[in-house]
Amino acid sequence: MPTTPLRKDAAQNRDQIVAIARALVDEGTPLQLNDVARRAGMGVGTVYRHFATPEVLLETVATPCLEALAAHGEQALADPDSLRALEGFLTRTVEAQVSDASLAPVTAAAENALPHTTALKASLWSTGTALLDRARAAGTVRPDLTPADLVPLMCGIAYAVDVHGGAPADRVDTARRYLAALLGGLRAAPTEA
Amino acid sequence: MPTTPLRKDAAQNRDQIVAIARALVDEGTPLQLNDVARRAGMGVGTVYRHFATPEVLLETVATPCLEALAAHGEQALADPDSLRALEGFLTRTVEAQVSDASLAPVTAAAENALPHTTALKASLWSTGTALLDRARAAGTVRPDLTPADLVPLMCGIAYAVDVHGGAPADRVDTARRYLAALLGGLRAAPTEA
Amino acid sequence: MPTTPLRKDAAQNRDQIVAIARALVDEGTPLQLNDVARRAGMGVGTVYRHFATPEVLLETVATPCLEALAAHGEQALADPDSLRALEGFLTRTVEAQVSDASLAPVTAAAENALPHTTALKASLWSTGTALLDRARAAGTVRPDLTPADLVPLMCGIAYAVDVHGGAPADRVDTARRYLAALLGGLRAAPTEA
Amino acid sequence: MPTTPLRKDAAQNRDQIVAIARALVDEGTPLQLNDVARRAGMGVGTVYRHFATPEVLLETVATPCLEALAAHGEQALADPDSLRALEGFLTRTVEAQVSDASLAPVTAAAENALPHTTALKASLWSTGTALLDRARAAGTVRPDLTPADLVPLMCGIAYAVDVHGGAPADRVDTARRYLAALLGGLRAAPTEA
DNA sequence: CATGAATGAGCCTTCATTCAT
DNA sequence: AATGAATGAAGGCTCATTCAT
Repeated sequence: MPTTPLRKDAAQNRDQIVAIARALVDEGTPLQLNDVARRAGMGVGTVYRHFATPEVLLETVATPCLEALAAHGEQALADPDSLRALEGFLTRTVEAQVSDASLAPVTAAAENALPHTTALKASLWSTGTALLDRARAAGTVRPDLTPADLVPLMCGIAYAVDVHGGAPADRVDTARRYLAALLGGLRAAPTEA
Repeated sequence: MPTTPLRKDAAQNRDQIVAIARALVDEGTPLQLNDVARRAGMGVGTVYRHFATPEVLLETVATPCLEALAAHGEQALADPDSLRALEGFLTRTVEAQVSDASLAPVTAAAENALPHTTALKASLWSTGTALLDRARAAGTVRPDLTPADLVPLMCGIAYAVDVHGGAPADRVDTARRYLAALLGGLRAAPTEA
Repeated sequence: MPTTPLRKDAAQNRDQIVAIARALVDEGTPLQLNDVARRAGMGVGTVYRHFATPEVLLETVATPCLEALAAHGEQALADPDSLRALEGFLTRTVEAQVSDASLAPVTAAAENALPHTTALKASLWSTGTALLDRARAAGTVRPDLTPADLVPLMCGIAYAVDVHGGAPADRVDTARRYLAALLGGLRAAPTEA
Repeated sequence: MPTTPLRKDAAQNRDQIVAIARALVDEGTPLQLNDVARRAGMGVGTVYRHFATPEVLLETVATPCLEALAAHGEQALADPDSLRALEGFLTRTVEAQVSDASLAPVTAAAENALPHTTALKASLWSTGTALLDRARAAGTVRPDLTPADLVPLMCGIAYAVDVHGGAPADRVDTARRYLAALLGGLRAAPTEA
């Protein structure tokens, strides 16, 4: 740990800020540090001290979910069925994106505010790459997709779910349907017989 | 013609406003009426007179492209090959979306500022519905996709292309690749044997 | 008539403008020449040609009522009962003020836009002065009121009615009550016995 | 004290804003927050922080005077002479109105921006009602006036003084004269004999 | 004469960020 | 460390008036 551990009260403040930010993200309110401070009953300065920009705060909010995805990715690599592993990974990814509003902007952003976010995204990227390469080697996925396409396509599906609209409760279903379409193709299998 | 044709000078102003707005859209700058006025060397009031809100201006900018899409859709309905017709329509749609930044927000918006936009979107919707229904009836597309999914999926692909980034010149190629993936499925055709 | 009579169509326009302005005044909408023009289906320039400022238009709207008041004032001077004459005049005045929204601003204004308005107000002023002087000479009104107080007091009553609020239908009644209070005094006659 | 006391510097700013607003009111300039900020040499945001709307600022400016009136009203209720009490209260009220330009708009407004203003106006209202009721019970005021007429009549007198015009120094005298006319009646007391 | 497009000053308001306390 | 007041650029919009057509 290169940084001095926070004083207990500072840590409490930090946690509360993140909790408030999480709540704001969940209700779709844009993250404004002034707003966070007011709801947290703190001065703006305190919030700025902990989170220099809204992006830092947002990435902090997104971190646990990104970590969980990364961890799952690691496990997926152990699955001997390469296609199932890839699909499972992608499924988890889109489910997370449509369930947690903090993910989409963080995932889609070209630049990250936190090194940790960079590391997590790199981990996800390399996991995806490995899963895709394995599946391609097994001949189970089309060859014209590259690792650089995985993130965009997952973000695209999440965005499609947003455009589709509808009840929040249906978002995961819609996302699964869209991913299934992408995986299986819109075209019906010509002659399953 | 229910509306009086504009005076020549007014029409010139109007055209110039639209041209500037088009340029702003192309360079990714958000449309702000004050900004448009400044760049056009006009008073704000002039811009407001012609376009009461940024949405009206944006939809005006998008209109020609939407009209072209709608026109093409009409023709696609005449194609006897229902799958080819649908795919051609979708291809045109995503190509347009990634080539013209005015389309994505207009397409994704739930509310329209111009009745004409509403009509065009309705036309595109019904064309898409007809094409999809025909293809489904022919058994050439998977049955779990509904007309309400077409717009979201096309928007999703366009968004995926944005996330992918890269040179503007490659956007159409990427879009085609993503659409191909969606149409054919990420999974390799199983009957390669 | 020093001015050339208007061409017939111009006169029609003028009349229509005044009619619209009257309607706007009656519904409490502030007189905006642009607004008048739009409602009249004319160009703004036309309205400006006829009425250079909102004040000119407003005074034009108020003119008939002012003329009627002035005419009544002339007759009141013929009444041998000086107190009754004065009270009748004041009554008519406040009734007019609370019934016609164009009067209050014109009456209260220090400057007039139209010479005709100036003349009418002068006429009312001199009538009021004459009536007041007669009544004072008869000892029927308190001596500390001057002619310069009549207009302010009538405007004050009209304003009091505005502040009182309530249904438009009650405005005249309220005005009469307030004038009665002013005329008779808030204090009860000490010993009517 | 439910609210945290302001920091010293903030309190100074606040006071300066109020002082400037007071000066603007006194010179008849409409209160515009940007204008206040410019004159105060502060950022607009500072003014908005302290006074969210011009109404809030205006009511703040008017508050001391309203409080003084309310306090006086309390004392007037103790006067055993019901008529003298009422007249004293009304006299103070109109004197205040014509001396302080912030009062008229606040008094006449149907809605208040500050709860404190609401409370003060309610206090004045109930004091006025009590004084009027007492005087009516004593038979010393005409019975057709209701408590709801007091505010309008006082506002009307203040407005009459405005219409009368003249030197600011004469405003209080004019107001007293008008109130005297209202109290005593324009008509000369008949039984002077 | 009529038209109505153009003007642009002017007002309102928000918000990300800094810094004195 | 915490506070929260201050900042002021930035954007939005309206409307009275002018003047080219």
